[in-house]
Amino acid sequence: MAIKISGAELDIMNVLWQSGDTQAGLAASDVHARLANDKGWTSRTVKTLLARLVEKGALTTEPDGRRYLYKTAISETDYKTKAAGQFVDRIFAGRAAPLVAHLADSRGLSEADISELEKLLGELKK
Amino acid sequence: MAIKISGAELDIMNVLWQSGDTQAGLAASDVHARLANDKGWTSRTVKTLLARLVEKGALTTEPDGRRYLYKTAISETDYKTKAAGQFVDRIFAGRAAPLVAHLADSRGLSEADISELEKLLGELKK
DNA sequence: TCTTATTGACCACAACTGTAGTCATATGCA
DNA sequence: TGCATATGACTACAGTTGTGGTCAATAAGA
Repeated sequence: MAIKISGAELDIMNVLWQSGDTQAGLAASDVHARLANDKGWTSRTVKTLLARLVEKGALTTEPDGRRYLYKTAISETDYKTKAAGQFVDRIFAGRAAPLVAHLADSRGLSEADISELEKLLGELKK
Repeated sequence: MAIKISGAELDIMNVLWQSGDTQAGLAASDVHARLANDKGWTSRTVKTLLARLVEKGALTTEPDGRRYLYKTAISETDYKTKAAGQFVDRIFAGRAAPLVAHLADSRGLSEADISELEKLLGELKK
């Protein structure tokens, strides 16, 4: 039921989620261009990943002349919320605090993170 | 360099980490017994996973008569810290706060979690 | 002592992943 | 108008993962 998105596929999804303002969707070449720096993928690799995501139902396509425009079919928030839940269940037995403690330990939290967390806790306590 | 531990393998590691008090290590049958409820695995599945973990260097074995006793070779804290870091990098672009917000949103944090997080934040601010 | 259960070694196998190649078609520039 | 290029469809292929079977040796109980 929950769509499984693998690591490489998630990189693709992130590109599409982040360009959500582009209402029309992105072509495969656009996605490829935005990933060209970080990942060394060829355009074919990108296309394979796009095809797999369409097959899984994570993306939809819309013909645009000779090519497709890809748009996300699942919500970023939904997906990430579920992923976060599964992750803490798996690694930290469902407890959020140890997760944050580990993060704080290994990399330090930014000022912004800390104040954001404080605000969040304030709201949760209400 | 970092040892990759898959989902099912992690379940095995958790058993061994949690019984860390048992200095001698656990036999395959012990591990199987402790997972029998949650997972429906056969003993062979457990043994395959143990063998893979040994091969990867995540576990060490010690002969105990006709069988092996398995012990963890990597630290739970190290592993989980790295895993948490990779996870937030991948899903939340390295930011802890959105992660916690998502968790809070989807499942609610326990009282214990909240107060633990508060304490943690207090320390971080010093 | 003979049988049965346990254990490790080795093997199987399909689905998923990362990473791409080939091919035919469509298309835009020279 | 013809050729280089972009694009989608299909194919490939090895490594990982989940899940478990076979087999031979051995240990332990009847």
